[in-house]
Order: sequence, then C-alpha cells, then structure tokens
Amino acid sequence: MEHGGKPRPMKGIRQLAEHLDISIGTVSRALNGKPDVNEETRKRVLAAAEQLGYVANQSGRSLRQGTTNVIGLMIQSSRETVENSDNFFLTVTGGLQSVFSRHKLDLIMLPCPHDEDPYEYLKRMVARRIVDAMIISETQRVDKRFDLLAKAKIPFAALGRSLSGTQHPWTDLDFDGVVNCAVDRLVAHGHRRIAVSAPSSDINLGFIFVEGYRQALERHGIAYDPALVIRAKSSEQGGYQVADELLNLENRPTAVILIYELMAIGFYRRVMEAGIIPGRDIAVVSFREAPRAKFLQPALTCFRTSVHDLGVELAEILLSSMPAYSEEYPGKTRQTVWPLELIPGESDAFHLKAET
Amino acid sequence: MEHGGKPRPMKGIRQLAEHLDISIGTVSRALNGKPDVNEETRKRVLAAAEQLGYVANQSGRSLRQGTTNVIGLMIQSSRETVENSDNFFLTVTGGLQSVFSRHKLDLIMLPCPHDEDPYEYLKRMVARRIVDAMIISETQRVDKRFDLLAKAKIPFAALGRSLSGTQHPWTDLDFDGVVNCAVDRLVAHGHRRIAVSAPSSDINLGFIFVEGYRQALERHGIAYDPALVIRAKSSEQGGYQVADELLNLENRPTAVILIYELMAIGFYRRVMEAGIIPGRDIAVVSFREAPRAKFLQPALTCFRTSVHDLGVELAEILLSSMPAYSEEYPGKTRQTVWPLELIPGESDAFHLKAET
DNA sequence: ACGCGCTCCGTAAACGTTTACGATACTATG
DNA sequence: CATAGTATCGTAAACGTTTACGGAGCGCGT
Repeated sequence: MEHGGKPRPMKGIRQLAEHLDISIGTVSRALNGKPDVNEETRKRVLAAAEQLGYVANQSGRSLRQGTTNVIGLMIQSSRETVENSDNFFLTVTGGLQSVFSRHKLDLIMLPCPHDEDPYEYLKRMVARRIVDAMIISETQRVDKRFDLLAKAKIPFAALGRSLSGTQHPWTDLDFDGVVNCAVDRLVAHGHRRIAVSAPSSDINLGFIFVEGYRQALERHGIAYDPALVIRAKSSEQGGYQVADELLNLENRPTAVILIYELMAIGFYRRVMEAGIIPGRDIAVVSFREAPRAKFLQPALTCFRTSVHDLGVELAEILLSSMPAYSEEYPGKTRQTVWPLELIPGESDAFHLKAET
Repeated sequence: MEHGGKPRPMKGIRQLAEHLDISIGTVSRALNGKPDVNEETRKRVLAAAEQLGYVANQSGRSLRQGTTNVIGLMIQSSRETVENSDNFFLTVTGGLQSVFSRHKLDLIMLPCPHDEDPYEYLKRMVARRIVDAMIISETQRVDKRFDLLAKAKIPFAALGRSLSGTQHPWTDLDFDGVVNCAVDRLVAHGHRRIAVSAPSSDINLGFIFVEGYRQALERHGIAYDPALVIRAKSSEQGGYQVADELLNLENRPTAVILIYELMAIGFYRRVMEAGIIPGRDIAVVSFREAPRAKFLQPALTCFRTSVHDLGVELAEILLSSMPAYSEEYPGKTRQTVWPLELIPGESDAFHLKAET
C-alpha cells in the first residue's frame, strides 16, 4: 500500500526481484535463509513475498536441486483394504505430519488404483521423481517394492516388517505379543480349543498372526488344529462368516481371536442368531481396538494402541535413515515393533474358568 | 539385450536420445504421441524407454508446460473427520481414479494437518503449483477456499454444495431428499415427535440437514422444537451422547434421525442400557449406510448410495470444467445432487403406527 | 527445371529456481 | 597507503523437459 503498487498475481521470483530492485539471486538466498545476505534486505524480501503472496514454484525448485520436500505415503485402496482400513491411515497420517511439518516436509498420500499393480504404480511414481522419500504400507510376504525402492535409491520406510530378510527401516504392530497374550489369557481361563481368524498368509499380518498363534499353542502343549484357523476378510461380513464356519464345526471352539474389532460386529450378530452369547457361551478377543469396541454389548476385550504415535515413530524412523535429516535423530533404532495394550472387556468370559 | 547395453539407471531424456542416436526433440515427440514422427522410430523409442525404464521427470515437464497431470484431493483429517469419515474418502478416491486414469491423470490426496488452517494449507499447495486442479471436500457454510481457487485460476470442484451463491462445480449428497423421506416415513408411521442429530451448522451438512428437517416438519404441520435438534460428533460417542440427551428430556421423542449409522452403535448401546429397544420403543433412521448397518440388532433402517459412483460423478464434473478436457464431457451438468436409496431395516418401528 | 506440399527430424529457447563463482565496497591491519 | 579479509550482492549456468521454428529430403505436377 505504501508503494501504491497493486498486488497483482505474482508470476515468479523474477518479478519479485525487480519489484524490490534486487537481483533474483539475492531474493532466492533471502527466502531460503542463506547466510550471505544482509538482514535488512532479507526482511524486505520476506515482507514483499508475504504481501504479494509469492511462493516458490515447486517444479523449478525441484528441477534445480533434485529434491521436492514431499514424502509420499502409498496406500493400496484395494477392496480388501477399503473395508478394513477404517480410519487407520488417516490417523497414521496425523502422526506422520506432526513430525514432518517440523522439517517443512509435506506429506501426500498416493492411493494405488484398484486395477493397477502396486509395483507398477510405485515404479511410475518413483520415476516421476515427485517425492523425496516413500512410506509403504500393507507389506506382503514377498514384496518386490523393497528392491525397487532400494535400486532407485529412494529412502523409504515400511509400515510392516520384512520377512524376506532385506534390511530396511520399518515399524510394525506387535502381532506376536498380541496373539501370545491373547492365548495366554484364554488358556488361563481354561480354554483349550481356541480359534483364530486372519487374512491370507500372503499378507504379512496374516502370516505372522497365525504363526504366533501356533507357537503360543505349542508353548501350552495344545495341538494345532488347522480347522480352527479361518481366513476371512477383515470386515463385518468377514466376522459373520467366521462365526458361521465355526458354528458348523462338529467340535466347536470355546474361544476365538479376531483380527479387527470390526469383525466382532458381524461375529456377534451371527452367534447371537444362534442363541449364543459372547462372554457367556464363547470367549471373544480382538486384536485391534477402535472406538466402537466399548459400545458393543457385551463390551469387547481387545488390544489398543495409539495409531497416531505409531505414525510419529514411522516418521522418525524414515527421517533417521535419510542423510539430510539423520543427524537430528541420532541412534534411532530403525526396526521396531510397536506394543499394544490390553483393554479388558466382558467378552472373554472370565467365568468359564470355573466351569472348565 | 540385442544391443549388449547394460540397462543402467536412466538419467534423462538426453541419455535415451543418444542411446538411440536420435535428437532429444524427436524422442520427446515420440513419447508424447505427437503426430510428426515416423511410426517406426516411435516404436523404437517406446521400446527403448520401456527397456531402460525411462519415465519423464515430472519437474522438468511441468516446469516447461505449466501442467503437472496431477489432481489434488484435499481432505481435512481433523479430529472430527477422523472419527466419522470412516472409509468414505478412500472409496470416493476409487471412483475419482477410475475416471482420471483414462486421461492419464494421477490423483494425490492432500491431508491438511490438524494444526494448520485449511485455508493456509490450500494456499500453500496452490502456490507451489503441484497440482493442475483441486477437489475440496467438507465445505463450510462460508468457505474462503472457493475465492482462493477462483482467484488463482485453479480449476476445482467441491464435494459439498455452495450456500454462498458462488458459481462453481460441485456435487453433493441429497440431504434434502433424505431428511424429507425420513420425516415422511416416520410421520406416516404415526410419529409426531421426531428428533434429529447433526454436526455444527457451520458445516454445510449440519446446516442443510436441519433446515430440511425443519421444512419437512412444517409441511406436516408439526411444530419445530429446538430441543429435539442435537448437535453431536458423528461417531459412536456422539450417538451415545445423543441418546443420553434425549433420554433426559421430560417430553421424549418417539423417533430419531441420525446422520451416520456409526452413531447408531452408540445410540443403541445407550438406549438399551435404559431398557429401550430400538424398533420397538423408539424408531431410528440413519442417513448414511455402511456395511455394518445390517449387522446391528435390530437391523438399521438407513439410506444408501454408491460412494464410488459419487466419486465418478465428481471427477466428471471437474473435468468438464477444465478447458483441456471439457470437450469430452459435453453438456455435463456442473452442479448436481446425488440421490440415495432407502434400505428398510427393523429399526424404524412400523408397528408403532397401530399404537398411535 | 522449378515450385510446392508433405513428412520427418534437429536446433535451440524457454519454463522458474538454486548456487557456484566472481565482483564490489567496506573495514581492519600492517 | 597497501593489503587482506569480510560482508553483501550480481551474473550466469544448470536442472530435464517441451515445442516453435526451420531445414532436409522426397514426390509430384506444371
């Protein structure tokens, strides 16, 4: 206003420079906090940029310095995922951003289309050089994406451990701990015939979960019965199906471990249709808690964690493996399992102990 | 292989050109499908690019032609949203992508951090020129983002109608239709005292929903009672709270319209604690269906739509307003309401009709 | 022989930044 | 006063791509 200049839409750093009557080099240095610029001119530049609404064009910047200041989070919104992911990713995103924003990094989510191969999609995104680093999720038991990213020299971290022995940063929920704790608890209550539901063993989660279950049984000297392992989708529908299959067994289990509490809704419905009350006639424990667990009747016993903090951990692990940021996270462990906490409900049937 | 060349990591179009012994101009034209290039050389170029894994650097491309081939979907993962959005956005994303992929457009999700003002965030993203167009969601009753995008000349479409009279492309769920249908149905069953729950009236949804409710009542000659309008979060917790407040009324309603079926879980829990059975003692209708509606007991009466197709509609509306694509969507209506379908359950108490 | 149109391709400029390098002015030191 | 050092700034190259422009070669009709 004091210049009488109309704040027309800023075109580029060049216009900003000639508006200030300084060279564009100085303007750039001023904006980027470089040391060799007079403090007073820096103030002028910043003020003018603010007033005229100038923000550096990202394409020009990344073309020059080969960096985008953007981290990508790849998610596969597959049918399977859409039904079970719930708000998991949005919550993780919050945790990631709370860390990234301190480093002026922006997070974008890259949703792989249903009909595109995740590997090809990632390849495309990586080649486009649109992100500086990647976070991948829903890791498979054999996941070619690890090699792809390593070869392309793109820093990355995974939400989900690696089973193929490749060395890279990851964090993962403590499936082993959860399933062990669940089995211990159920056994302590007198249960010997315990069913489990899990997704396909191609998915990391599906594999590890059942593996942990098998080991826990072994520890208690209980025989492993494949009929008690139900592969199902992690949705209400899946829970309904699990109950259905278990009811059809001639030798029914007295307890069941579900993966997602979402499944419990369908499971409850199906067993109640058969006159079976969770917590009285069958024990139910669920792996991951969502807010609705406590609204089920009877309240679901499940395992809880802060998904937000999981995002924080994931972000720190990623940054600690990026040369440009690693010194700010010294000695950070790059492969961690994330603990969960037991939230007791009424569904795991304490009183069965007495009956058995 | 026939060349004996090792497929080292491709640096740029220049290396690809000299590998083929053609000029980079021709290579670029060949890759981009320009007409003035021999079909046979085009084949050679495409083959080499495929073999060497060359993909154009996005920064260089967008710097030159001022376009990124990326559409941004802004979401506010506010606390409120995280709890109620469920998988809504991921499903919408699927619909969007099914359209965009036909035009070789990529979709990225831009999650606004909790602690950043959505307006400032959008401003930042727009100025960075990282996307060609934007889709914004969760529109407010007065939303400065419309002006921002219009001034920046960024094509955009909104998921959520405009109430401020600004002219821009949008689609929106048919709140009016839903709430009218719900009220009609409840009134036909003999209800006169009907409660409604909605988010804050600052949110488009909250405002329109209650407005439609008020008009529907008026149409039936029923007095509007502000005590029956409960502003609550769209979560299980919110549903619990709604039930709680309604139970405390001296003159209780006989029916309630909930916004999200997620709320029904909490609502069911609370009223059942008081010995009240939905569908017998109180009628419950919900606005938006998710898979779990049918697993509730008694099954929830609610309104359903294909969220995927909603995404398709939104994508087409956006593209039809972009000069580069508009001719492929001739005569497309740019402002539409999206209908929903009634899914009858057992929760809206048909038999109350006889009693009243 | 000449001109014209057509097909195909090479050249070089341009997009908006950042940054290495050198230039200038000033200060301190001998 | 000469010199070195320091603070500040301007210049220009570079990043990888697209595209306007023009040129070469060719066929064809006059």
